[in-house]
Amino acid sequence: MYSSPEYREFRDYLHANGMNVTPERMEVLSLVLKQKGHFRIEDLIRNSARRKKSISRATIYRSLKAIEQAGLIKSIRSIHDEKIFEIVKGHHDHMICELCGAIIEFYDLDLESLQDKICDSQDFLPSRHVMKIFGTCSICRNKKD
Amino acid sequence: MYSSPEYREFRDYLHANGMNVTPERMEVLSLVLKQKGHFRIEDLIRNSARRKKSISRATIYRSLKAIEQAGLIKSIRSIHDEKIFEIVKGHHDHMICELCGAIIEFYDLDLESLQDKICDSQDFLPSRHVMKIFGTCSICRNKKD
DNA sequence: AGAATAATTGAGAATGAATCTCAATTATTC
DNA sequence: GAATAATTGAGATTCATTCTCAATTATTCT
Ligand SMILES: [Mn+2]
Ligand SMILES: [Mn+2]
Ligand SMILES: [Zn+2]
Ligand SMILES: [Zn+2]
Repeated sequence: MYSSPEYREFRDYLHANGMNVTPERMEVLSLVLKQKGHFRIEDLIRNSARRKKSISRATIYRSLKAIEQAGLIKSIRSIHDEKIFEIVKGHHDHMICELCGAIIEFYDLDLESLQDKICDSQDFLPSRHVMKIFGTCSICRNKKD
Repeated sequence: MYSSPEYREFRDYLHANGMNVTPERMEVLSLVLKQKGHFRIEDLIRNSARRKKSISRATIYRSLKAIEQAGLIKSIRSIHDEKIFEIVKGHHDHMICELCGAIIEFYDLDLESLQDKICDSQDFLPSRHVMKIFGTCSICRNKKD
């Protein structure tokens, strides 16, 4: 149980920060890894609630924060300014459809290096970035006919 | 009074949306235009409170939303995930220093057109975007010596 | 103008996400 | 296995934002 690289990484993070590896923390990570795509905290809480031994809201919040700090998930905001999480895979950016709410992930190397170049020109040392393009997705565009 | 282009634009928006031009709404816009750089709603509420006729919290929230929808201001999130507003000048993006919180505005035409190109390749019709680069600003970099 | 109608405001209540408190539980150290 | 430290859960609390609704103000109609 709990042997995939994500669990190992999380354990490492916990150890490195003098925190204990507890069943609750591992269980929250497990709930997270079961999610597909983007998810809300409430989803996790609901999923946890319908289990034999449910985990408290407070602990889910606390564990999620640790998992985020461990770099395994990150948060973005939906069109409705709702906080949603996603599992950190490779870095990517987002297109968000204002009509249907769809989130399209993309990664463009030219874009990434152009950003570095811009930062360089301002003597700014970048560590990470967030880029969201809002608009209308291909599906919604075609619906409008 | 209330004759600069921003007020005119706001009046137009209100008319176009069947909303009345009220002293309160104009006063909130006036408070907004007095702000320099980025500001929080609480700043406006505090500023309004220390006036002869103060405007209620509810009305400030409601008017701000209208001003935002009129396209005169927009909201971003600080490093601490605080909601802050800024007056919409020309479009620009942000570098945000993780050490001192400084917000550096920039605009890069190559970046903008590259984004359009990427959207095009996905058949996505962009309307606006948000791009924030986090990292260390030039001042903080030099302090570290 | 003046009545009738519609929109707006303000004060406080309500909501909802996120955090905090602290006693009880569980893990770690000695 | 006692002593100590960390964690958890339940509910209270906080804080931003929204809502409610009676009172006020603006707009429309005759
Ligand atoms: Mn994503
Ligand atoms: Mn700005
Ligand atoms: Zn869509
Ligand atoms: Zn700085």
